[in-house]
Amino acid sequence: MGRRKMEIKRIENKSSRQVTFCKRRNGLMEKARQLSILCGSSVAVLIVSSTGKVYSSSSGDSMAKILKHYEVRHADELKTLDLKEKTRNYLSLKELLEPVQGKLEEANIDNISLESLISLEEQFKTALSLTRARKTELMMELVKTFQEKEKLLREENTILAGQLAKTGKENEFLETEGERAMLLDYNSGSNPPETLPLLK
Amino acid sequence: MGRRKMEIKRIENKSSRQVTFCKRRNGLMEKARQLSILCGSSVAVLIVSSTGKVYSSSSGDSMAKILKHYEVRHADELKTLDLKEKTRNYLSLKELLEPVQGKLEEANIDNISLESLISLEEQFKTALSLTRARKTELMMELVKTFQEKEKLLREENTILAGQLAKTGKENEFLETEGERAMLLDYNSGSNPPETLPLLK
DNA sequence: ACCTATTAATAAGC
DNA sequence: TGCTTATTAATAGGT
Repeated sequence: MGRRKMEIKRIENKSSRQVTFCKRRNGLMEKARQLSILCGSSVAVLIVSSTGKVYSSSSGDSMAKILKHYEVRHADELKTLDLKEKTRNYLSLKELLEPVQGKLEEANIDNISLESLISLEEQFKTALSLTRARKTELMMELVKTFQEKEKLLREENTILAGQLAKTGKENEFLETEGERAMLLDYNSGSNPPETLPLLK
Repeated sequence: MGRRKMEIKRIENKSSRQVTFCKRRNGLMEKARQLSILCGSSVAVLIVSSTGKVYSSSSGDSMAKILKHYEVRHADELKTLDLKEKTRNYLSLKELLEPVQGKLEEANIDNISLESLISLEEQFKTALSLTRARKTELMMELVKTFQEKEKLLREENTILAGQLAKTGKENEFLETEGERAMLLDYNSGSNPPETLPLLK
């Protein structure tokens, strides 16, 4: 849809690649917005340019909400990996313990100076403090993730239950009144279903 | 770019909304792929349909990597921890700190014996240790609870979705075949469908 | 799912 | 970066 047909492969010319990036990036986000409005859905677009700059847009719901939705859906596949990765990204236990072992051996020599021992104590205290802080941080993250997951799952649950209840009512009513066409039309306009507080 | 010009506003007709959703969803993802290839960037698209189904695509890098990029860029916005409630449920901080304050004041008197200070240190160490142990214990409990909740919610969710799908099929069938009465009896009884009361 | 009239996106040029 | 326009690409409505 330009002056000539373009193959879909990397644009080698830097400046025209930059121009195309800008145009298509805007185009993509606009398309996302339209999809969201037309179909009542939520759309998030995340773009990382080749230079590392991050562009994002979200429509329908907030970015955070959409991301959480995704994470919940892929919890089994991704979140586990993510957590593992997080652990892995830091030092391995062995790497962490090596210097400690060294220190301990050194310290085991009886005739070590008092000064050194005081310093050693401080170092250990610092290490312990850091470790504890990181532990707490990770646990808090975990708890927060779970809280958000739970919220989303409950929301989805409520929506499903509401739809189910509505469908049931519809059938019943149709049977008695025989005015199916009318109500089906009314119902198909997707006003948010009344929620049934199935779970509290 | 269709048979007629379309306003960008919610499509009220359910089935054409569904068709448009499907077409434009695919279109959006294809555009994302093209942008990624043409310009050497990474693009992630996340779509949550109005019924809660999640569609996603990523090009260039993996979804996890792109999400991480975004999260790093927005670390500030996404960080809001709330552990305050948990503290509130137990003893107030004031109540907890009073004896500590007492001890400290006592300790502040300069001419306190070395023996007492050593004992005091031990007491604080014990208290600290107990506090930490309890903290960890509570957090682990919390995580476990959440894991169980999540499992139950997922199960119920799956069941609801299944029922909804089933009901949808039945309706379609009824509509086409005009054999409503027979099946409606099965369907319309106000007793809730075979939901399992997984959560109370 | 496929078809095609029609609109929308955009490549090139400035 | 922004505007213009020839041209291609996406898609709405119909089958």
